[in-house]
Amino acid sequence: MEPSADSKRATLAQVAELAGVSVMTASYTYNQPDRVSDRARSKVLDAAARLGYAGPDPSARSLRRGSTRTLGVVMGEHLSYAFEDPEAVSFLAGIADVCAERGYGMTILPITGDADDVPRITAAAVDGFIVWTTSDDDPVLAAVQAMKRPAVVHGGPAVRGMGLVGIDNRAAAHAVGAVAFADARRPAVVSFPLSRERVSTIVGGAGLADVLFPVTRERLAGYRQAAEDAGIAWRDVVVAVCARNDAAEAERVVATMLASAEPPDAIAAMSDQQAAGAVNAIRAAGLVIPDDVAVTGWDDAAVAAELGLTTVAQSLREQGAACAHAALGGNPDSQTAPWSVVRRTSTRR
Amino acid sequence: MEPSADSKRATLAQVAELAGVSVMTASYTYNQPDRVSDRARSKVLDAAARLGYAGPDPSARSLRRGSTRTLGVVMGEHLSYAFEDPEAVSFLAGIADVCAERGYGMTILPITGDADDVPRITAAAVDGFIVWTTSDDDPVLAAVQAMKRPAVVHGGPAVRGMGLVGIDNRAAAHAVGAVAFADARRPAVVSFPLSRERVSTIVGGAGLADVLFPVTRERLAGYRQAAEDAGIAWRDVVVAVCARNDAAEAERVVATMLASAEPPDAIAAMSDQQAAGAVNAIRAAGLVIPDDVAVTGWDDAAVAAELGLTTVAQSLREQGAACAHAALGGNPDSQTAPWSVVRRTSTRR
DNA sequence: CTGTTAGCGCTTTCAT
DNA sequence: ATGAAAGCGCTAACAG
Repeated sequence: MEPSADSKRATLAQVAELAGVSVMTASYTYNQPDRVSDRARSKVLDAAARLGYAGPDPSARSLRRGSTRTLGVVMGEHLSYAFEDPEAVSFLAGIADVCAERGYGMTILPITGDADDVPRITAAAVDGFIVWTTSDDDPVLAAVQAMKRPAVVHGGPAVRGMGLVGIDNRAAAHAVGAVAFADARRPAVVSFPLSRERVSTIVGGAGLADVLFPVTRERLAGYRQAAEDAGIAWRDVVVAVCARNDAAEAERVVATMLASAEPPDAIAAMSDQQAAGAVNAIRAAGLVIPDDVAVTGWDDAAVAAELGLTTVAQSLREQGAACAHAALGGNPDSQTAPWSVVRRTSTRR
Repeated sequence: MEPSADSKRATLAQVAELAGVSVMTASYTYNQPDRVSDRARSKVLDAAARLGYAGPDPSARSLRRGSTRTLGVVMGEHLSYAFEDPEAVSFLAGIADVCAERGYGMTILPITGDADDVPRITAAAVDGFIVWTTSDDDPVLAAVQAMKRPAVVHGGPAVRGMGLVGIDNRAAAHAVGAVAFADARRPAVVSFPLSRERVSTIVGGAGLADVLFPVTRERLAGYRQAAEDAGIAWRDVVVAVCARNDAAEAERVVATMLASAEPPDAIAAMSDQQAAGAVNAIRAAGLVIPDDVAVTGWDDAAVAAELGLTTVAQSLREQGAACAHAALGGNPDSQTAPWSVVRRTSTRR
């Protein structure tokens, strides 16, 4: 076996010695090649090849430079679940675009909801943090804040010293709710969970106690306004809180609502996945969209176009990119992203 | 403003000094709390709180310990594209499961296809690497190998000194191809790209020159066997190579094939997304599945069940987890994962 | 239970 | 163009 196949990593000092130059010349060869003579450079690269030296040790370099060239992304309770959420996935893609362009790595920080989340944040070797939408009381926020690095929250909550990127959820919900609830007498809402406990329930609007996820809270407030604009009291609006953001649970819960004594004739959901589940349940019940029941989604995902869903369009990908820029320390660190209501055939207007 | 709001990070030495103890006592407080008296510990934590000290610096710790507690995931050419591929996403979720469980971070390494990919690998502060399926000639493989850390490739190619996790693609393709091509006279294949150039073409099986992606190569070999078992020469099998793994491109290419003089009567695809595109094209052409054209997919994604697609089931999630274990240095580092053919209504048998 | 010493591998600073 | 010295912040190893 040649020396290059040696299974231990060599150090810069060893390379320098074998090349017959000082450590600094070896270092310059990697960091400022122009500053080194051709002869010296090739001697160094030669020695490196012989020793199987792959370049300066990343940890040592980070320590010395005070920067890791890596961004940390904190992904709410269940990381594996985050990857199943198409919204979250395009958000990640937006971050990835910026990281790739700037030569940065991107560390995903798995948050489990357990006590060991905080140490994991604390132990993350990153230059900045991006926190995916979470609840007001998430201990992870304080942990990130304590790291004293550039940090942004997507969606919410707003935290002192951290940026905030997202849309005006209340305004968007009000707008799409107005379309969803047009000519409706019994509007209903299919909601994301209210707190990190993620319990499913069906309640009247008045029964909603503390909504700890700011995004959910704002959207509910917008839907409430829309309902009241349509002359319906919030306490008369049925809100179905789903533990997960998927079509299956939404389909079940909507089927239940449709089988009740006072079935809804308009349903505003919080994602296109949920809306798709609602569509399935409505069709299964032999009802017609939008005549019997109007439906709206959120995000304008592929499924929304396929099903003709009226929905709220926003670019999670661009918001991801904005977060990355903020976490890199550039840019004004907070920004409100654009949104629009896309009208299709699932609503009466 | 209190001192805790000070925007610069304090050091362990400063904490120790303020607490009136040695640096090591402070260090133990974070790393081996049991070894420290209650009094000393609380003095340290007190001082830390006052200085806004969030815990030992991750880079310094990594350097000293020689370990970063982070796994690197190398995601082929387009990272943003990787997140759009549901297969890749469940694979990531599997890695995430293991990382969360073991308290590890997970660094996604954005590979762009440019020359700066190698330096980015080289600069990654990780304890082990997981490489998502790539081509035989990908320079990233040598870069990872040079890092001399535990490494696994998912899918392929096999690399000396690195583990390999995946299914027997040839056998699986042979098996599902047998079902797809049953009673067919003009079988066709919808394929992934052949090389990292990702060019789209339609050729006879004999026209396939160098297939550089081992997974694609193996699947083509399996389909070939299946065709030949059915008495059809490989050169008579039309292979449509798609640049991207999505329904849209597959739909276009299948529409083209169906409009040709000798339209296929059986189509074996390489993903359920592609198969879904094929289904759309077939229906749009007014043909019946499986009577006029049989179709098979791959992966048993949600869409496969929805469309009644015969497909190959495998758990990318479990394979992701297996890769993570291997990259953590545990386990035998190579393993062949299970698969099965799921028969539904898109095929004649 | 606490402290001292040494040094992880590298790059910044300041010569030459 | 090259080099010597210093030290980034921390913890393993070894006393006391």
